[in-house]
Amino acid sequence: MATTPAMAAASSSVAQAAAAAAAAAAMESALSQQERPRETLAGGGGPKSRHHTYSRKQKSLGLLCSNFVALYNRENVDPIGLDEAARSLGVERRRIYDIVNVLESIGILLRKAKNRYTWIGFDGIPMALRELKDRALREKSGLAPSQMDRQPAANVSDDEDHDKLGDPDGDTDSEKLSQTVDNPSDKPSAPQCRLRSDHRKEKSLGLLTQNFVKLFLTMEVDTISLDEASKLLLGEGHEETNMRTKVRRLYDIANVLSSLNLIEKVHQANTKKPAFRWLSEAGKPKTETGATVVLPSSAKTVTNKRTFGTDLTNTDMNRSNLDSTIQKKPKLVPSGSDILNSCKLSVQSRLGQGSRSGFVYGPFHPAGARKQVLDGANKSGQRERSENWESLSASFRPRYQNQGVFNTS
DNA sequence: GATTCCCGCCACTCG
DNA sequence: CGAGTGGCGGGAATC
Repeated sequence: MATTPAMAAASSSVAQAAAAAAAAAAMESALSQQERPRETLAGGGGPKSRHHTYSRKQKSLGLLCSNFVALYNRENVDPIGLDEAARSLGVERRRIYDIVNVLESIGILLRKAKNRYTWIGFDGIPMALRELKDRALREKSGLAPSQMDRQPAANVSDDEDHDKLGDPDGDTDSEKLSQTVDNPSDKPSAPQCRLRSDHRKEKSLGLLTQNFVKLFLTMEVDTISLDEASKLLLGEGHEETNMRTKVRRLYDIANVLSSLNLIEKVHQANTKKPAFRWLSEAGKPKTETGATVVLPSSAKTVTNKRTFGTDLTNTDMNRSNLDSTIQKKPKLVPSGSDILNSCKLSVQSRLGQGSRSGFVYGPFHPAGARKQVLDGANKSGQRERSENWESLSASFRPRYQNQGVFNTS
């Protein structure tokens, strides 16, 4: 009961809350594990009013992401073990995969080996984004077909639906990689870069994240609803089920990107539909660093209603029962290479390899791209944001002003 | 009633 | 073949 339910939300001390959360998470790591088996769900006794303990928000991916960042975003944290992370954050391993996958797709993390990730930090974002945009533009103009613009009613897109078992001799991936499976054409020695495992990869959260981001980077509109996004990414005609699934994933992604302040939920002026808007870039997590994002406390404006990094850790209590047995021993085996890696490597190397992770970009608004004074009013020049990182990575110096998130004692 | 999205089963992959 | 990964979609919490 140490964790008070929401409430912290919307508070001005978003920063500390998150920090505390992370700290708490780390501390009660063990606790959370056993705390779980609580009679969470409707047990049977009474109506359905026992939810005074279970809160969906406390377990959101966004929050988890915030905590994850708070936990690792510091000087040098080196290898991040999934088990360790899961334990520290008090969640199941499965959830860590979700976080890690999207973080990796935007350059914050780098997968080293099985169970092993390296923290790159927020300064890995600009580059990752630039690369993404390049690729996006490249495939948009000529070369890569990118069926993003035409939709032959049939299904030429992402999902291959039925060919699950019909696989002709195991070499099915010809042109089905509609969405371009990450692959920066610049690979001197790399024969065939895709394996049959591409199927899976095609639908991976990571790839989806990148494609989702590409949408923002290339498109002229600045807000996209998940619904539209899913259509664009999928190609028009579709089984409704496919769409639904896609959208579910997009929600997941949007939540973590939101927690990183890369995007923000808004409500489209005309249609009241909720949508997401790209914020400059390299946002900083909503965690500590009160210096940067100074939300006018109450000011919530019409934009997002959810705020991450506010509540405490997402630990314990499931809504159902079942406890996960998280206690496998990692093997730590050096893994082979993989296309994705090579890409990341380039990013990394370009970063100067070191990539001091302690940086936190300010709410920078290089060209007045974004001012976060009054959310409601701002919305002015964000049209040329597309070129931001360019200059940003070149001239913009990330101001380091992160006074020890919260120090682990 | 609609939207958001957590949970965890279980198919794939990889070592 | 077992362990690590992670797609996927049911269905509950929220809006």
